[in-house]
Amino acid sequence: MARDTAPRLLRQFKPSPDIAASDGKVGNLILRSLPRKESSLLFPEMEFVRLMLHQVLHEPGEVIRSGYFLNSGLGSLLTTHPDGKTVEVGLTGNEGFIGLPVIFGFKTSALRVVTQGDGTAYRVEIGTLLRMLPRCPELERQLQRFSMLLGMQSTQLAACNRLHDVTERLARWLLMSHDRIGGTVLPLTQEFLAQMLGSRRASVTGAAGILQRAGAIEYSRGSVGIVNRAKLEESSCDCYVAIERQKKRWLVEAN
Amino acid sequence: MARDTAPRLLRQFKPSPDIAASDGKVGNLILRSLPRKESSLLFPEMEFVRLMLHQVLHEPGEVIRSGYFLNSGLGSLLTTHPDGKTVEVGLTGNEGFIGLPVIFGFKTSALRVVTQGDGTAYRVEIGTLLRMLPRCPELERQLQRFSMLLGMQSTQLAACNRLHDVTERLARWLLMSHDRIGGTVLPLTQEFLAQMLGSRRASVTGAAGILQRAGAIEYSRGSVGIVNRAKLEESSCDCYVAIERQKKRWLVEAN
DNA sequence: ATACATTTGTACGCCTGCGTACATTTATAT
DNA sequence: ATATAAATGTACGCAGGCGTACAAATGTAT
Repeated sequence: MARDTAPRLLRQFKPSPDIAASDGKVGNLILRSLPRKESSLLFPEMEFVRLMLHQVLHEPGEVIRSGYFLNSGLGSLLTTHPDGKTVEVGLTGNEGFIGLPVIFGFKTSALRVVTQGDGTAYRVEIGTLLRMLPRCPELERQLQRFSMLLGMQSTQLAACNRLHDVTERLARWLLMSHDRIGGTVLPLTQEFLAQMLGSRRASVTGAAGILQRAGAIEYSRGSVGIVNRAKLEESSCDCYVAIERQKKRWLVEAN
Repeated sequence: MARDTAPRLLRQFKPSPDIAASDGKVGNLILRSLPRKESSLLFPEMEFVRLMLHQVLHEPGEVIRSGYFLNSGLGSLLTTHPDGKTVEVGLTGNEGFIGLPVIFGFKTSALRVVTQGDGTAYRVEIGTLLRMLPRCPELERQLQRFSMLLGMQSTQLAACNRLHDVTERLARWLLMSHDRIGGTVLPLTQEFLAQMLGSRRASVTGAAGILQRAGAIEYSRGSVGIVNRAKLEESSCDCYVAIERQKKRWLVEAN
């Protein structure tokens, strides 16, 4: 099976605290939106951590010990299958939180969560978070709203997986990632993309070739450069804009 | 396009109240689990309604005016596309609630919600529900938990749509529906199923033929009989059990 | 009873993506 | 510098599903 070599990509690391790194800049949008009352309660309890490429934050079936507010980089939510196949069913960057099930009283993760691109996050132990929540109503509301947004996203991805071909989905994926990762060069192997898209690595090669010939991206061993976002949007299915549109609409409604 | 005739199936009806019908039996599991305190607040504000086949409860982009606690029958959550294609991205029966976005402060639906099979529900106006929620903490918790379960379901469907063929998905769909509809005969046309599965009607014909020859179902003009559930489970992909397993696990954890 | 609409069966050519395999290129370690 | 590992390009046959079309069967209305 083509996926036999794949799992090596997804190594398990322990995020390590970085004492000197918390240089005052909070990238996470949920944290930034909190009233001073709540953030002053919260921040002393959190740990600033550096996340590396392909770190596994949560594993399906395992107890969720920490939650993560991403400042930069992104996290992919994946379903896993016995034969090693994976499919990305959700994606979040600094707009969200990783560890949602605990907010609703559940203890284990249903999905694998993998980081993509180096980044930083505020990590919080679940016990601590649950103790804080009753005193942080705005945080709770934000987390709940985000869970709905993420749910909407995955319904759109469900449809996307059904209706659109590899090239369209690859373009959509690159757009979503580009939005969440600073810079125009994304560190990506085709094997990794295949795991995100739930396709063969060889199919990704083909799709990447099409996007490259269209002048949208530039591919070279382990990194993708976005050279023309407009063309990338042309090559993508509507799912990208559908998600963005709905997100905006709801965020307006909620105020 | 093959779907040109399809929308006729999804007629818009207004659910009509049925005064004499509320014969004391509450089928909805969320409502049944509520403490007397909350249900006595809630029930006077709700209306018992009869739902007919293929009623459209919510339409994407439209303001959600009423929420529904299903007692029987089921509701399908569908993404819609400009060309008329639809894909089911969620499914709920008497275990859930229809109208989740409003719980989190959003006003419009992102999805089309269609009933399948005759059934009944308790309908509540959104304004009323939102006024009740602060006084019904258990209801709020239940609704939030259900939204997470539904989210998990749609992530599984996202993967399912990517990895499994029509026959497996049809079998999965029938199992999920069978769980939620009383009786072994489901009123279904192949055209309707095609809209659920996001496939051609002709593909459904083929898949239904396979399941029929396997002795799992019996198909005849507009209705499917489940004649052998075990065989149906054999023909289905793991997604059915994956969803059920995770649901059970989480429900245990949450107590 | 007859006409009409709906539902189902079936067929055709086509294209995408799968599983698999192997060669080639590029980076990394010794 | 050389060996090893990782990443990419490419090829092959094959299966599933698509779009489309039309005929047959089965309800429903007049």
